[in-house]
Amino acid sequence: MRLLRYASPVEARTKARRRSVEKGGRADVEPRPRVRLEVDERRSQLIELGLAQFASRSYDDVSIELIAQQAGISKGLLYHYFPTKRAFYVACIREAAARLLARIGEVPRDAPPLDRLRAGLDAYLGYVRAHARAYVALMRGGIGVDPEINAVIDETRASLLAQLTSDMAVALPGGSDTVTSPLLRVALRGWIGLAEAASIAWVEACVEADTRTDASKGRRGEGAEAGAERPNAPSGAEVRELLTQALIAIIEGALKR
Amino acid sequence: MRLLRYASPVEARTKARRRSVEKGGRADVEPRPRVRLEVDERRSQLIELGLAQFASRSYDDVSIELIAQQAGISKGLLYHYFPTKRAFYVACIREAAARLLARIGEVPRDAPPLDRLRAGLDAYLGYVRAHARAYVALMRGGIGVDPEINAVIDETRASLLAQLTSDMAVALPGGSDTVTSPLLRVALRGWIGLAEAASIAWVEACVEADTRTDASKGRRGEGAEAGAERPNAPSGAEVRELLTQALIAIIEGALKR
DNA sequence: CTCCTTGTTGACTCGTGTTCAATAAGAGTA
DNA sequence: TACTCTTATTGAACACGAGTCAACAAGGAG
Repeated sequence: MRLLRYASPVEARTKARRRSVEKGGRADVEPRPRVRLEVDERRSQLIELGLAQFASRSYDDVSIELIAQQAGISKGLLYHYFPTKRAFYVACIREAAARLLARIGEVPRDAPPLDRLRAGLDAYLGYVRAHARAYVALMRGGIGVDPEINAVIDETRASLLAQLTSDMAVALPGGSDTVTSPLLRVALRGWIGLAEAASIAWVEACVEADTRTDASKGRRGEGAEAGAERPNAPSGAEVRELLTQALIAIIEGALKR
Repeated sequence: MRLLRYASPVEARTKARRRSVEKGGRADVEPRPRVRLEVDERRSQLIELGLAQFASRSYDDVSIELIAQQAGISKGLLYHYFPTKRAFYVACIREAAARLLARIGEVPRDAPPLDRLRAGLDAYLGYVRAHARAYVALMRGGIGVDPEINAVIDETRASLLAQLTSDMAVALPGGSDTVTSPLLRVALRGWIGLAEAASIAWVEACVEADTRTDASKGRRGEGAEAGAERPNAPSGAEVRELLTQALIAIIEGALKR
């Protein structure tokens, strides 16, 4: 944080007076009207813009100036809302995580564990399919060794794991209602890594298959179903079953030790 | 690339002459002797420093000035070796990836697939245990959504997968010598994500267990064995078996479809 | 209409990434 | 040893993006 040395109040007023005089002499320079928004509204606008930019370019390529221009505001206003560029990035990442978790949170909670897992995975895969870039930016974006960002991503993974696999360990032979085995903990953490990597690989396969299909049969538009069969990409149901069976195998393997 | 406007050659020579005169008048200002290294040597030095810094702080916190100071050189020299800060980062990331892959590449290739997998996983886990910070920095990315960095990391993952799982698909019932099933491709990509997440979780558990053991029994030093038993962390062999069984289950599951 | 709160501005500072003319280390040759 | 040539190295200058803050004005309340 630098300490800027600005003009003293007397000097500043003198300058302001000079500026008024100069402006008075130029009828062609029209000051742009200030548009005042509610705090919530402006903050949301900025975060939307941030989400879009951070999902498609590197952190350094997203400048404060760019965001301010897109929002039609001054840079100073962005700093009114977020103390630093990094804080702005953290806020955007938190928002992306919240949206993903909200989507999974819509899954009904009163079904048996295995049904809940399947429904959760369907929701998860649907979200990833629909918001691939944001998801990849969230889970794989990072800005290096940054404790706060890493904490957000780790918490997101932990929440995802908890929501998707709640009660799964109980439902299997030898399971219990708390995860006490260190190996099982490692196994579950590994499984969420599996889910992440597989979902990204799946979406990439879907995009590639779409591109190929579009090239050979002409444009079909954005309405293609997320779970539709493609010759070169698995269906969402197939991936979901893969992840489901993998989880069962992994938990059983860890409980045997 | 910006076009800098520097003094014309005439002006520059005049300035240089002025500087010589002023220096002549100051016997206390000794110019620092230049230390000239071989290109390979200097480049290696810089990359070592970069690896250390990028493994412990965010990309933005690692400044060109800092690296230059640590190397005892000028900033300009760093630019002689790497065109931009980002290029320097890419070079460091590539080096980290090469070292990880070299470690796995030391595993003998003439054993059966399952033995090779186990040996490869042992080497992998040993490397992660010994170079946790560098490994995490490599796999978790550092400058947001950047195609080149992402390509390096994805290629690393692909190479890791290929080396660890070579011929595994063949060795199982229904397998073949080329991976043609899109679902199997997604499954294998998922498995490497599992390996990654589990290894990181494992190392974190080891570090935590070490801290706890140190606090209760006093310092044991850095010589603790990577695979040694700890009450609150799995052994390396346990994690390796977990990953091995998971791979078998995942491949079999994918081959059934 | 006046007053007050606070969202907003734009000129400015400064730190970091980058550039480049000049310099000198070191090898090769006579 | 002296000279020449190549190229690693320097440090001052520059560009630009992150960040600052005094001043301003939109909008609501009384």
